[in-house]
Amino acid sequence: MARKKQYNEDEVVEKAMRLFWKNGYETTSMQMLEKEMGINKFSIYASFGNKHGLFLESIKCYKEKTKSLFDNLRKNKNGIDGIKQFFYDSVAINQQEGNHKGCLVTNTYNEFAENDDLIIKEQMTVFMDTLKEIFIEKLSMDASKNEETIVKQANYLVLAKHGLAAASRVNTQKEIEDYIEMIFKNL
Amino acid sequence: MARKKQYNEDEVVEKAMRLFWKNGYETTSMQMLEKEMGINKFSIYASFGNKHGLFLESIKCYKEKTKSLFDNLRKNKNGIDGIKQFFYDSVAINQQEGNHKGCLVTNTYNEFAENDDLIIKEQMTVFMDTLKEIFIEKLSMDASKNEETIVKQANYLVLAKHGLAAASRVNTQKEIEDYIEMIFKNL
DNA sequence: ACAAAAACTAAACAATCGTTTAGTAATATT
DNA sequence: AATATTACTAAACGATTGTTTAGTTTTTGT
Repeated sequence: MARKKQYNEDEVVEKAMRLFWKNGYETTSMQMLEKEMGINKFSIYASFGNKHGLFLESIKCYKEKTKSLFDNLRKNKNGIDGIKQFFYDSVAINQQEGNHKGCLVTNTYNEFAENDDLIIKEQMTVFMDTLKEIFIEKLSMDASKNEETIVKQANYLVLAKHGLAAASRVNTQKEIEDYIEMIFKNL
Repeated sequence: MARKKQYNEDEVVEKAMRLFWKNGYETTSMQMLEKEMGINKFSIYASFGNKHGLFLESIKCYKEKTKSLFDNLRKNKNGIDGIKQFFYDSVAINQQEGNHKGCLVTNTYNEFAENDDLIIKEQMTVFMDTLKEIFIEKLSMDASKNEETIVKQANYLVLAKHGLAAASRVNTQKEIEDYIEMIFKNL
């Protein structure tokens, strides 16, 4: 038929994802993406439609990359301790390779808070709801807790995780460890 | 000498502050500021130098506006309960007039996390350090706590406050109340 | 070998960004 | 009342934004 693509879409979208992760959506320009992805603007538009489409694919890529974190949490049979391990695993990603970008979803959540991009907001809601649901499942392993307590604690943990993601961009490893320990002290 | 200004600088900078508060720095354009402040671009530049200067004045204005919160906290003699009250007072500001903009300083902290604007970063650091210092002072009122515990709990509270500010942009009043209660349950 | 189809390069697009400037209107001092 | 000084309006600035387009190169099927 015709010519073959000289790039792999999965590879270039991961490079885009890392740039969005570091800088956010608005601050990342097509020019920067062109350079980072190593392909021409034309190719970006041919593969992803527009900047927004590329961003959505980047979020999808991020979720894929962090999927193992959630899988490990789901598999874990230690109730609250499993959640705590998930918190530590989450920040560990940031600590490797001097990475201080926090969580792409949380960053996006903050950046789009006053925006009315429904597609992005839906993505965020799904992510947060999934997290809450898993937390509820883990908390329910403790039979001594009633449902009201479980929901309250799950809400608390979702917000604590949100704060942790923001903190991991600027705070030291020690401060973050202290924070996690305090979160789980009385649960 | 010459003609008198037809606007009050304190008044227009407050309008600018509210716009930055809602939309963040990058997303707020000079065009939007012109409209919101009700004065011409020329006047903005004459009074504040440039967009960055106007933003710095906006942050100063925000700090002035929220000063009473800190004063009340400083005055309060109830130790941890005073901090808790401060948390409630902070979110109360957002709840009035359907305001879901969080905290301008926290928002800026997030937006500029990967930026290297030293002037802005210095402003953020001062704000956070002040907060931590006050928390330490309040926590120290409980003589049974050793210094290590106090520092650890102060770090925890600073991050919890950060998360709360982010949460107040999107979460419900009930979720936020539950969150605050859980934060102080662990202390 | 030829033709069709897709992928590439690079330039240009209109719109908007923050900022500046030229020209006019208003006011305080002499 | 004349003059100097400042504030105003409005248009334009160059740079950059996301996006498109024209022209060329490469590859595949006949």
